[in-house]
Amino acid sequence: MKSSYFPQEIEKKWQKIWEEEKAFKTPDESDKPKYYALSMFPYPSGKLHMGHVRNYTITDVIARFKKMNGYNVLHPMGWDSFGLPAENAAMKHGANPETWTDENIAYMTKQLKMLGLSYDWDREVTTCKPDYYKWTQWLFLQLYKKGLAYKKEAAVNWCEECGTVLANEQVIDGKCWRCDHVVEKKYLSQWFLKITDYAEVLLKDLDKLTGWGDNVKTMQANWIGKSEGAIFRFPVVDCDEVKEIPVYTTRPDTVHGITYLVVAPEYKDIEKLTTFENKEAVEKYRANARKMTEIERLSTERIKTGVPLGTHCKNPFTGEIFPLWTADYALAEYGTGAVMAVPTHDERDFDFAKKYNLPMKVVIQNPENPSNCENEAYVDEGVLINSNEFNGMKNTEAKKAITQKAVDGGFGEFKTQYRLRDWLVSRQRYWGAPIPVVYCEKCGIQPVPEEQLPVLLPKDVDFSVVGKSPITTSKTFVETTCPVCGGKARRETDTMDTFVCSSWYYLRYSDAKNDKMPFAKDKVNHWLPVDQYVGGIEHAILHLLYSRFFTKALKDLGLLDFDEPFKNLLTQGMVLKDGSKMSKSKGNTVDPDEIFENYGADTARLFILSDSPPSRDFDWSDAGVEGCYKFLNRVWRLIASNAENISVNVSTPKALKKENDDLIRLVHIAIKGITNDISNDFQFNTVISKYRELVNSIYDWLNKKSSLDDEDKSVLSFATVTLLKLMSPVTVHLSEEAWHELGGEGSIHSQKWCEWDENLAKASSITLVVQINGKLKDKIDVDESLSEEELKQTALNSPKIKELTADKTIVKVIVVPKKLVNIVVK
RNA sequence: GCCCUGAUGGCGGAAUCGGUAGACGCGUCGGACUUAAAAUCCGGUUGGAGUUAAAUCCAGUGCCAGUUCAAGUCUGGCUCAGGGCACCA
Repeated sequence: MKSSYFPQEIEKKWQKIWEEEKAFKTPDESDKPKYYALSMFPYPSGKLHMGHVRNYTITDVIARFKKMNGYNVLHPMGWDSFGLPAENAAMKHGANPETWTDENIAYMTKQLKMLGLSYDWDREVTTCKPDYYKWTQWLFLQLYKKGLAYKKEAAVNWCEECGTVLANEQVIDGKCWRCDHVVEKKYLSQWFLKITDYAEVLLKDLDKLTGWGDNVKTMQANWIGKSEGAIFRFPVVDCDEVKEIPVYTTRPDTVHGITYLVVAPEYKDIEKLTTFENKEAVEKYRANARKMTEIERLSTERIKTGVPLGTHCKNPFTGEIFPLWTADYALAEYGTGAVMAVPTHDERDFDFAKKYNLPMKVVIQNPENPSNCENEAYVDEGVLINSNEFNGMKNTEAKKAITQKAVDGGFGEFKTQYRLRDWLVSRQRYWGAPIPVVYCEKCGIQPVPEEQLPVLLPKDVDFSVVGKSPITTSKTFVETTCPVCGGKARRETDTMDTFVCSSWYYLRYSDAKNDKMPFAKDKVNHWLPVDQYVGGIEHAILHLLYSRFFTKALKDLGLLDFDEPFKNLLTQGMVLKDGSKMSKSKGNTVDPDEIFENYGADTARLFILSDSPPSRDFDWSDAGVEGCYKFLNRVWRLIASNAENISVNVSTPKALKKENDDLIRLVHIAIKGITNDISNDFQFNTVISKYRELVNSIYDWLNKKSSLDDEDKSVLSFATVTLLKLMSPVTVHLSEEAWHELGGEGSIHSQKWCEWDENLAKASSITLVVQINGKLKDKIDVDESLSEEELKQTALNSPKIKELTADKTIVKVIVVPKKLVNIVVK
């Protein structure tokens, strides 16, 4: 065995062997229980960054640990490879998005292999390849047939410069991320997925996700935004065309305090509700609201504006007549697009009423300070006044009673409302999965027949066009025939949001090569749900919510039998440098290639796990990397300089000598501690500190020996070989190389995980802690077999304790067996 | 404004049930080896008082109260930081 540690050499050697032997191939059939470990797959942006390294190392260690513990582990990898950067790169360099993407995948694959990750590469999925997006399109068609995919006119983020819709993530401070042009609202006919049908079950099933952090679950719950309230219908008194206006409210108890009613500028009946005299002002206001950019909307936040429509409504509860206004603080997309305004008990209505001098009427009284609501709205609980038969009722009770009156009177009902909106999946972009639909002049919207899938991305496109999607420049793509009548038809040129592709990739890994179906039902049911999912918190809502929706929808389609995709979720923290997020603009990035080259992958793996628990942010430091590299050198020297005295037989030896017994105990303590730390929330930082403790203990033990007899050699073998096995999920190459140098058979990664003996996993004697009034005063080494009474006497007889308690009265003595004695004195 | 998460030495962090606060590492200081350096090895390192050195004592886990024989850990009230949502009626 070489006396020095040359990571670059041994890492290359083992990576080659593992690849040739397909060492990490996962069979579908096995008599072992299954375990599915998954990292969120990357976008092939060009190079791995440290966030990837952290993510994949965490999952890899979990996968290897589970494998050594007797599981048949599925640990796959793939590419979320559709998306804007490829298309932008193509436009900029005149290249093709496909070429750009393929090159990036090739480079990043090489990097992943250099990290020594245990992927089953035979299951690799790439979302931009036809053998994958064929099934994305197929799934879209199934959703369409079920009524879960539909087309409607909607307000979207529009960049005039690029001539295309942008995703919300692509709007930065109200501007287009690419050309810096101001983004505006535009009304376009777009494809949506009906995620709102699943709002209730998506919310309710969060309770089932006991393996998810509360932070993620709360974010999803807030996003879904369930609220309980009522719909009231207000008759319009002076408009022939519109009979009534429905309003959603969570405060039915304040209904007697309405003094006006607001509709959104985009409200569907607004033109009909506007009188001739008010037409000009309303039109002007609406045009202005339409033109308003994100920036202006943000900057005018809370300064409310509006104009009256000139028409009026009647309050069915009071008979009062009040005016109708339009104001942009009413949102067209939420509730009914109309709001009943109660200035006295709603802050927004209060601001608006103050500004336009609208009347106010108090209907809820603050029990402690009967407020007249002159300076602010009273929004807390109280007792109803000015509310006819409901006077004196507590407002919490009145909510139900008042809604019930509306139900009985036929002008309202109970209503549960969600904030969640349907998912807009259309993109006016080339580099995405084409939406498999055609438009026929006679037959209208027609889905592409399944046997014609995939709808391939065309090659004859001009990427230099400005103001429209490059895909529209392909004649061969756009012009087609109707699958029903055979007549002339136009193909849908919108492609799907990449989040659609990533909403089902984890299912495809169970049956990645299937060319008849997206996945076979028995395989997907066998492997799923994912036992451990690992990824960044930035996906807390989007990807994780969409995937949950897909799983539930696909279950309802009969394609699978489970209703949640990810049993346990670990959201890893960010990788920081000098306290701030690594970014190119700050110039504080660390290139993984340089780390591999200078220190090797094992050092990188060890370091990225060492300093912080996985869920917390991790501050990268060059000194820390250096420290880990030194530690691996120290481990290497320990093995190499004693190799002739070490054999790979790892059963616990019999020790006659005290110091040998002590070392054996320390090894068992390490096995127990490390196993528990991994099992309990993957606390790899403490796992690594335990590696170091064990190495320190072995060196201490060696330093006291001038020569080694047979017993010593077997104890040393046990300690060092156990160390290698415990380290093998993390330092994958070093452990494998040392294992083989010591004469180990097969791969160390196929060995059984170490077991500990509970009787040996503790010190041979215990330290009794003696406190006086809860403060530490003495420590005494005692035999663990002592009874409580004996412990008490030992403590009281300690010379030090005797001295300290000499002039005091002992009130009470508390004995915690095998641990401590607390003497309470006065 | 609302919601979530967090706060422990110079730094990252450790501390199953309430039971020795600061494991392990980084940094730093001192020593050994060396002509010298690197590498390596050994030792100190929460603050303060004390001593030639020690012993020893006091304070200490963001702040203020409380429960308890005993609180980093439990309860109530704050402060600050990070993240998310934000006119959702």
